Amino acid sequence: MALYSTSVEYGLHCLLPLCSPDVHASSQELAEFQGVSPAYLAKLFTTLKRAGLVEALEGAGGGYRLARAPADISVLDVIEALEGDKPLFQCNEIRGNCAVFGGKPPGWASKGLCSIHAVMLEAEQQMRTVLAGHTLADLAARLESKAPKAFPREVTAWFDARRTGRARSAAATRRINPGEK
Amino acid sequence: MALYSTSVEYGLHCLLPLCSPDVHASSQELAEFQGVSPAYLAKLFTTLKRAGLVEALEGAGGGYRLARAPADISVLDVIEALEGDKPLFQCNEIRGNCAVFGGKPPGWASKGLCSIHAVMLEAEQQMRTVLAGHTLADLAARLESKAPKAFPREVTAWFDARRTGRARSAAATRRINPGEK
DNA sequence: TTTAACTCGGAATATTTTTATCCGAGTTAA
DNA sequence: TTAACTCGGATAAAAATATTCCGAGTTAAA
Repeated sequence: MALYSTSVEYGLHCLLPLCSPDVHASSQELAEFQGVSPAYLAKLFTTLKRAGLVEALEGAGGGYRLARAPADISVLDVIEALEGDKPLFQCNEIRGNCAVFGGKPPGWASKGLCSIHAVMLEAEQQMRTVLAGHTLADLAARLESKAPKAFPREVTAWFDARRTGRARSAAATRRINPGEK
Repeated sequence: MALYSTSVEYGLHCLLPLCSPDVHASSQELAEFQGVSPAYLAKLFTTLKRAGLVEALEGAGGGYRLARAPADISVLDVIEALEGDKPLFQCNEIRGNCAVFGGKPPGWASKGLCSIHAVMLEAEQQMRTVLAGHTLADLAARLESKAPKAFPREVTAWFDARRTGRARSAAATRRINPGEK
């Protein structure tokens, strides 16, 4: 459907709320905030942690926070963490298979870069330059400049309510129906 | 494994021999020449034909030839024909899901382009510019400049031998073992 | 101090996409 | 007229992706 899978979209969107200083949130909270599958996002954050982009705080009230400053995490970093540094094109050295060589390609045939591969590498380089040139801080700033002044406060309020709301309803459940799983 | 599948690699390599003027070859021949799966390549050429890049000559001794001059077929044309004009990134407008909107995103949230999408489009544009800037004629010329002077003749000879060889062995088979399929 | 819920983490599953294969319909050259 | 060779689409295996689920450990609260 697209060259980059939805993991990238989910990951980038859900990293944005973590760009405010001293913010941490669980993958569950982030998924609800952005309206994506919580179980899937949990898996993605596992990957992001392994790649060193986020740090995990365990236990109740824990969650994830950025491992580096938002200005030090590029869009390309996130993509490579989630998709695994895929090249645009993989060259299988087909040029050496040419039937006129009879299984033993001469030196000139495998010398240097395959012409097709070279074009692809050039295109990939251009693409990566753009992706490496934008950081999470840029994205967060652009979002904030679009939104009304009150928006950041509303976001903070949502996360706060989400946490206390859970605690409250959990307590209620416990009171009413102690054995329920 | 890579963003562009092997179809692109197969397709580009197998279109190169068709760049010489007045050349046509069957998908079977091209596959043998480049050492790739014949049945799969046949399917790819069906796609290339539907996209208008090649023309088919049916019947015995038929095959494919380029529908346009090699200088008028860009690498991007081939990619889009085989991969179907996939965007680098598909935006599912996740920004509108944000929980603080409660299902009804305000105007500012969906106005203009999603910031993440914008970065991706910029990267894609750079990539496409490079891919659109190289044509089959360029690739063929670069290959020819690398190869010894005799190479084009050897290629022609291989295709000729391949055809007469087939006819000969088919005739021999017919003489020796008439009922064999 | 005890409890209980909440967190991450990885294993297991379902679905889609890619890759590869096969055989039939039609055409051409002999 | 024949017979082989061509394309073309329908079919099948393999891989990658998207999604879900449950267990181990930690933390905050009771």
